[in-house]
Amino acid sequence: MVNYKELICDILAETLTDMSREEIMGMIEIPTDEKMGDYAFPCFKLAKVLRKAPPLIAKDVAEQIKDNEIFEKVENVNAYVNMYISRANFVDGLVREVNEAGDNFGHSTIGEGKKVIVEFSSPNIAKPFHIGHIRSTVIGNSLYKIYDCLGYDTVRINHLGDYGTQFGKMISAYRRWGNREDVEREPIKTLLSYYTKFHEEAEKHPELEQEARDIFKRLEDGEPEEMELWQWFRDESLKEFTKVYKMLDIEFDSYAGESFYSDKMPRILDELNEKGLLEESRGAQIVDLEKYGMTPALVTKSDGSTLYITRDIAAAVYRKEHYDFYKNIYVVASQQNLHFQQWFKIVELLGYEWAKDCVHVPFGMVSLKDGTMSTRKGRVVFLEDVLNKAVDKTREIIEEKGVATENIDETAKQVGIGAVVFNELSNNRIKDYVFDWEKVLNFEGETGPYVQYTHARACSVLRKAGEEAVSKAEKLENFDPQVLTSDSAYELAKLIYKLPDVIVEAAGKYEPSVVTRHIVDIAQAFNRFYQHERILVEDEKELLSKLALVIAAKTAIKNGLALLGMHAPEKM
RNA sequence: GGGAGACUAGCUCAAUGGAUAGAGUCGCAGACUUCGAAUCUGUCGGUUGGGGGUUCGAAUCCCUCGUCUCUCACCA
Repeated sequence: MVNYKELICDILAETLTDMSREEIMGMIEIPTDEKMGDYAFPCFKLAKVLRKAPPLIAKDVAEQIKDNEIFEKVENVNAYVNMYISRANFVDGLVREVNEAGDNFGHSTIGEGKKVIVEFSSPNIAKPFHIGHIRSTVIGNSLYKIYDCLGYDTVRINHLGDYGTQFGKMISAYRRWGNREDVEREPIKTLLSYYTKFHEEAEKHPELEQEARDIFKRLEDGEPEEMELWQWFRDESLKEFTKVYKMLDIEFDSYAGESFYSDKMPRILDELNEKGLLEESRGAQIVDLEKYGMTPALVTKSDGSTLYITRDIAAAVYRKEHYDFYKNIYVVASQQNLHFQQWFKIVELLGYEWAKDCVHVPFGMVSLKDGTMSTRKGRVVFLEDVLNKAVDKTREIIEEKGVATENIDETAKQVGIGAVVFNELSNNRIKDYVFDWEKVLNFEGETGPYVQYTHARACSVLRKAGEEAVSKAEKLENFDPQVLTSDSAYELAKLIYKLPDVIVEAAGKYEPSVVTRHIVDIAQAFNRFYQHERILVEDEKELLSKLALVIAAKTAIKNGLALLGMHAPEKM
């Protein structure tokens, strides 16, 4: 497929000899209104060099390039050169490209041979998977899909929160008030109740906190009794998490959590020591980062046990040596901005040049109407409940509509869970938001079900057209792009054309919502096309040409949804 | 108090320094005997938190003030 922007750049470069290709490329833009053309070139900046009024320059430029065959029309409006691409050629190229690429449309090889690690989800063991955890899980999974489709070699790591003082608390609580049968019957809920009780008691008896720290120290030292309990809690918790991951259709390449690095930390402490980065302060060991405008980083506690930051450094060093990553991405809440800045700086100070390849991808908080979510206070919305509710509602709608589907359960799952996932990926990551049942369960407008519905609608048209016609359309038999030059067909084609660039942009910004919004645009354009033009017409040339565009749209939507971790059912 | 981020239509959100700031939702008015109405069409809706500045041009860059969120030593 022709890269129109580059082509236009070449054409402009012939007339604008004073400017570099890069400069021209940076100035070519897509007008806000399609009535003003497909591409535009503002001439304000040329005024000084050419010593001429911008509108006059625009007029000259328009005059000089207007005869090029890729344009249907070139005109100047004030200081703008507005370029209208020849629609038939454009649509022809686009449809051929998409239909040939099929499921690979949007994919590329720009990442070939480069390894990208995405660390995401990373729930804390023995705590329920709540609506706050969905962000890292879903954003991370989508980033993995995006990098994967760009040809990068990807590794998904679930950095389980399976270590730390919290386990001291848990073990202490279990010994005081727990029993084995309850845990086995309902692990997470039971363990959580111990954890909650521990915090209640600790308020009255602060010495419990110290006891928890002591127990964690014993765990870190490998005392068998604590190790055994810890392992048991971990196994039970993982079983529960796996249930949720199955629902979301998410997998990991590694579950190496914090505990995995427990034996890799002494080395880091040694290195820090050798480089003279360690300082003792109030019995603890710190790295002073004042020079870099940050507060000191606590590396070991006064009892010698390690902290989160130490484990993250050890993990990064391990990952570099084990995977030799090109990029090491952490999808972790923005609450931890300082934490990441601190340890990225420490890794740099240790002399590791790859510190620059570590990326923190932060995201905003989820809160509830009555305040911040708090596991300790029991103020939570469980992710499993949200997913189940969405699936139930979807099933009701499907049954109500009576659209025949072979497998209602599976479709309800794909659409219901897809709705939650899509909702999660539709805004910029950094925004905080308040969880709202109504919003998650709304299936109209810019939602996942809307996009999936559009896909199903396209599939429905293709079914009605019949296998023979579809097969001909796929082979582009009797294909005539002139049929597809109406505004609605052309707008649809333009948006499909843009998808590959959008995917690259999403990867560069670590921002799946760019893809989400774009596939909404494609779906809207398809629905408009569908509304304005009859697809199943008598004339074979017209029919097959339109079917070819429908196939392209369907492919683009399906591939786009896949990047969000969503399915595209053919009936719903 | 220091640091970071957010602030755009009633609500939820878009907008590589460019043209008349766009969608969805809500409200109102329409379109199913026709390819799926989880759809489409129209309409209402704005001092882009306030104030300065830079620029031919600012929601976007700089300064300042305000509101909210997160964060700042033994949790993760």
